[in-house]
Amino acid sequence: MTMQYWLVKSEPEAYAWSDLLGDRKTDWTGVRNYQARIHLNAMRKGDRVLFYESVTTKAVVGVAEVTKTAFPDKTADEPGWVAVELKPIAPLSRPVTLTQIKAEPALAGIPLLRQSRLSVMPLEPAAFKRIVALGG
DNA sequence: GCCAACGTTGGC
DNA sequence: GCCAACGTTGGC
Repeated sequence: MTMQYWLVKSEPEAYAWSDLLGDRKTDWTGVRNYQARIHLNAMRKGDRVLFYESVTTKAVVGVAEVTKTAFPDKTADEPGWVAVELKPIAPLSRPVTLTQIKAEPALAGIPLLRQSRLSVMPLEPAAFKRIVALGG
């Protein structure tokens, strides 16, 4: 399968991009939403993942990579929830803010804008590349 | 199966 | 701090 593109959200107070840089890799645990879980299960090794910091930062701040496909989330009380492993590839030179994303006609349809509460979402290759370009 | 109540997320 | 959006829960 060709490479797929994703975006994950995190409140930086809970887990920031800087934490991922410090950890070198992390288990992306804590997802408790069925739609987000479908996306986690669809991730493949090598897929690219934009890291969006919500609430305080409100910007895409880095690019990560899927290093392990879905496995049981040890932090879950009930079976069925899954995590993946992510590692950082590179920060964006300039964070791409939510304001910038909203201002881009080519990005008008992305789930980040349409489904504000979804924490794991797919991105079309063009949308992913556009955001990375804005951050370069 | 419907829907009101409630809890959480996340932008402003 | 407020509130809109929206997912979940539980009574009927």
